[in-house]
Amino acid sequence: MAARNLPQYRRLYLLLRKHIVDGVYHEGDMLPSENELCILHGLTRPTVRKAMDMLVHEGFIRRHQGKGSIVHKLPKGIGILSISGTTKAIGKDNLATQTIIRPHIMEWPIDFPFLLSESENDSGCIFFSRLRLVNGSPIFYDITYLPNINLPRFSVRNLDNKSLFDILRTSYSLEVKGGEQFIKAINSPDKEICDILGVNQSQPVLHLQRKMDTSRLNYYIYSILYCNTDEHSLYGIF
Amino acid sequence: MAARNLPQYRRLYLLLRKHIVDGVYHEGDMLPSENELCILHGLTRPTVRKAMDMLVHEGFIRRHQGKGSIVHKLPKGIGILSISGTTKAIGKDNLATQTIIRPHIMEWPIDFPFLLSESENDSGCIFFSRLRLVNGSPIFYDITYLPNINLPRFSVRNLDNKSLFDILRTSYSLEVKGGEQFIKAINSPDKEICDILGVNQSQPVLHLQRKMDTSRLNYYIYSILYCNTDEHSLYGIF
DNA sequence: CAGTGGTCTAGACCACAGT
DNA sequence: CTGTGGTCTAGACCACTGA
Repeated sequence: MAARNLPQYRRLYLLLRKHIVDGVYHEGDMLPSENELCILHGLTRPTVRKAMDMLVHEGFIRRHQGKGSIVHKLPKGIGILSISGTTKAIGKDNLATQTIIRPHIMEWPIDFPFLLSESENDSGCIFFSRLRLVNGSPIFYDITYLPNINLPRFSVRNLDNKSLFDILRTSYSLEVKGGEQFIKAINSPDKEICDILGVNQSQPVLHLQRKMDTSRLNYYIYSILYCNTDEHSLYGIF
Repeated sequence: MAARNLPQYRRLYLLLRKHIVDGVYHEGDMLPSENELCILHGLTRPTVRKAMDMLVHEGFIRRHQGKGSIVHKLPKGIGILSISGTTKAIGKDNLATQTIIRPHIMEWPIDFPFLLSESENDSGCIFFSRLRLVNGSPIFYDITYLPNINLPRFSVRNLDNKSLFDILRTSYSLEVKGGEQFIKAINSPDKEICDILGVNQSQPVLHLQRKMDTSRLNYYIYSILYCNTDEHSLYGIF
């Protein structure tokens, strides 16, 4: 299965997160105390706390001094802003991904919103776009730019209903570690994107520009997203 | 000046952040190594690392194993997606705050977007709104709802150009610890808000609904923001 | 090789909540 | 009071970088 050379704090973090997501602990439940977790997993408190720090940071639990740690709420994707429906949290099952433009190699756009390094510029990019549907309705239109450096055979891959991050991790040992993003409200991008998202041109959409760090030094992933927030909001914790 | 009973890691964090923001360290500069910081401030590595962890989380620095920690850059957008809110990312001097509706006590709105507890509901709320100007132009319209529980004489306070969080911390021992938010792109709220923000009614604005945790158990602060993202983006890291 | 950040241990004392 | 989370120490060993 997965690599077993993970740090202990990360292993515990993943385990606890899985338990929360899988419903072993429900919203409002008390987690085992830090000392209990120490004994259960043979760790010391700083290690246990580091795992729990991550859960707090991602909004899964909340700590109360003198009382304990309580499960806060349910999952989010990677990153700080993920989608959340107006009525219910979105399980993985009702999220689908369609490839709109298949991966191909091209030059970077002239008006690319991020500053590129010389080597990024010289090598061009792998470009593709995908549509994310929640419960069958299009919500995100996601345009991705990968610097065309050392990603053999990427452009022949099928990305439908697959996680880009999983493919990068498993096939290219590339881990996405975080990133930054700029968010705007804009008034209808071009007509094509309106059609794809199923919005009319007077309808406002959310516009995100993201630059993501990876485990490979100086290798960044860029993405531009358009999001129909008519029925869903973006959700984030801070 | 500020309280002196801060945890060491937080004091170091604030100091380093100030140095970065003030330009003592510039983008790309190497920070002192963790061991140097230990000696300089008389701390041990876990404490120093905790301070640096916070800087990493907020995107101020980046660590590279075997090399050192490097100042990443200052956010160019408005860092409202992170906790210290609007005052942090932008240089202090070009941000102003105007009170539009002075604090007063009222019932909660019927269509309030968050679920309220019984005691919140019963006690009503303190309501006020403020406009944030960046370089003189209105960017945020911020409507705040505080549960009217144990905040004596709040409604007579003057909030112009003051940080709400500072007032709550210093006068009421209420620390804002984090929170959650929902983000949408919407098409012109009512005309009044358009006028305040200086946008016309066909212009899209960003709409944020926030619920913030505090150090007081079960006490939450609610806020609704409208943001003109025509010239500024919201900025966040993840 | 020496220096850096990454992980981890085994304690300690404190502030706070509930009994 | 006990048990909880919040902070902190004083070490240790590792993996990685660059000279």
